[in-house]
Amino acid sequence: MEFGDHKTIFLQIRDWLVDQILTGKLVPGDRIPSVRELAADIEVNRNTVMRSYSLMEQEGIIDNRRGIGFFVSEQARQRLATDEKAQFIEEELPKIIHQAKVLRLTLADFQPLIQQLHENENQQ
Amino acid sequence: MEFGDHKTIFLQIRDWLVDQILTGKLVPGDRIPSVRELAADIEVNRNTVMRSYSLMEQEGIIDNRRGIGFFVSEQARQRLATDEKAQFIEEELPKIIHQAKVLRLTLADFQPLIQQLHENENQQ
DNA sequence: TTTAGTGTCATAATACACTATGACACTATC
DNA sequence: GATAGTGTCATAGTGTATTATGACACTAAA
Repeated sequence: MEFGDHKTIFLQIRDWLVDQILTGKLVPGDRIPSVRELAADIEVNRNTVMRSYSLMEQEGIIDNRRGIGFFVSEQARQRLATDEKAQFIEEELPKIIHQAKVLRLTLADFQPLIQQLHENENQQ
Repeated sequence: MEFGDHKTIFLQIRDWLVDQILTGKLVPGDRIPSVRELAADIEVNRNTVMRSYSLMEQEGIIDNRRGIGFFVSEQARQRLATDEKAQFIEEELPKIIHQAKVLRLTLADFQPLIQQLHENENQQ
């Protein structure tokens, strides 16, 4: 896992885990790395990981069992699939459209994306 | 001008001015607001605006004339049109494609963007 | 019951973005 | 020359993300 300097670390950790859930690498019921373990792995402080987990627990995508650890919640994937998509379309897409306009981007520039969209359609 | 909490203020100021240049609201030779004036306008500290201007000067998109102010450089628009586009395609687009994949987004979801791209083509 | 592994909380220290403010050199204009 | 407007630099203070570290309650397993 790599960190960018544009976004705060604890949010990047959250995004990284959300990604694992959305791609199915983590499924409901799976245990995620302990606070200390992940902190050591990615060379970050315990408290920073704890902050990510607290946020995700509050979002209802992971559950905590006292003395044991954190687990992907049952509703996690469906909840994320809905919320993250809505957020993307409402907040990210408008920015992308604006960028496409001012930078005069073409269909050719977006060819890789369009191809991905076609693949998505075929996989339904 | 509004500030988001996701990005640092001095970079948002830079983005806002870059946008004005790319859309032609500011053209080469135009004087941009003085450090003090813009700071007062958007209710931000002088030093923060100064930091944005210093960055943009270093990027070669604005020039300084001692005791007078900052002006949009001659190469600004062309330089931005090239660099910002390259940066978008190399850094932003891959993230968008990845999001489209994990969120299983469809062509319908991206319809507004595709329409914008068609408008761009027709305007060439 | 002991041990090791969990989350959790509290404290202090560091780094950095941002603010507040004053001072100075430069330029144009009256 | 005086004045007002430029950028520029320096200093100090605030807020917050992150680090470092210790301590405690809980749980599972030896």
